[in-house]
Amino acid sequence: MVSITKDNFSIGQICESGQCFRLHRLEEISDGKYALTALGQYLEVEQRQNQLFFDCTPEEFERVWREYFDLEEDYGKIMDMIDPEDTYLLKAAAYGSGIRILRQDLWEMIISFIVSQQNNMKRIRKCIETLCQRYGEEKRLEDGRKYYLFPTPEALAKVSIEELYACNLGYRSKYIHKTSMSAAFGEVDLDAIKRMDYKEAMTELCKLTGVGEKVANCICLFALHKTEAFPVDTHIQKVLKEQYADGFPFERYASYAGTLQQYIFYYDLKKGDRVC
DNA sequence: CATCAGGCGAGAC
DNA sequence: GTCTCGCCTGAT
Repeated sequence: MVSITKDNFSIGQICESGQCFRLHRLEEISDGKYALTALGQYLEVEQRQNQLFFDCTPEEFERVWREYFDLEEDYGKIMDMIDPEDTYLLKAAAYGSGIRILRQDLWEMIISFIVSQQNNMKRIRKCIETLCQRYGEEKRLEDGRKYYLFPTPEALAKVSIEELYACNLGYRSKYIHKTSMSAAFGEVDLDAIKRMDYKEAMTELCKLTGVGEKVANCICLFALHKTEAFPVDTHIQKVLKEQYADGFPFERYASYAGTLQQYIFYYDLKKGDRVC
C-alpha cells in the first residue's frame, strides 16, 4: 500500500470526465474506492479527501502509477493561468478541479475513441468491457477474481466484422476491423507515433479508418499527453459558440488548452445532467 | 414513435 | 476544398 497526499486530484472526476473507460467504482457503499485495469496491470485506489491509497508496492507505484496519474504536474498552477476576466472558464475549472490528464495506452485509446463516436458513456463502457472479455488476455488476482487486459492489435485483427457487430459496436465494427489490421500488420507503426510531435501524430492517426480530427485529438491528449490537443465535440462546439463567439484564446493557453478543454467538457456534461 | 449520443467516410459539387 | 447524408444501437 502506498499513501500520498495530493491536491487537485479527484479519482471520481477523472472517472466521470470520460477519458478512461476502464476506471470503475468498486463498491457503491464505500464511496471513494475505485479499480482500474491499465497498462496490463490491475490497481485499486481509494481516496479520502486529498489522501490517496494505492494498493500496490512502492516500486510499482514509482514504475507505473506516478506517471499514469500525472502526479508530477501542478494543476493549481494551470488554473492560476486562467484569464481573471474569463468567468466561464474560472467556473468550469473550479468545478472540475480534480481532473487530471492521464497517460494511457495508445492502442487502447485508439479503439476506445473509435467506439466513442456518436455514442454515450454507458454504452461505450459496455462495448469496451465486451471487447476485453472476449478478446483480451484473462488474468487472475491472488484471491481468484478475474480481470481482462485490453485486446492487442493482433488479437482484434483476427476478429471478423460480423463478430464485432455481435459486440453491439454497430457501424464502428468495420472501422475497428480495418484499424486493427493496419496496426497488426505494420501499416501504421504505433511505437513511431509515440515519438512524433503533435502535428505529425495527428496526420498519422487520421490515416486510420474511423479516426478523424476529433478522435485523433482525443488520442493525442489522453495517450500521447499532447496537452495542446483540443478535441472539439458537440459539447465543446456549443460552448465555443455560446461563450467564445470571438474565438477561444488558444495562443494564451498554448500547451494547456487540452487540460482546459477537459474542465469545459466536464462542466458542460454535468450541467446537462442537472437539467434532465 | 422520433430523436440523439463525446463523428466519420464516401460521394457530390 | 466544403457540404450533405447515412450509419448501429440503446436510452429517453
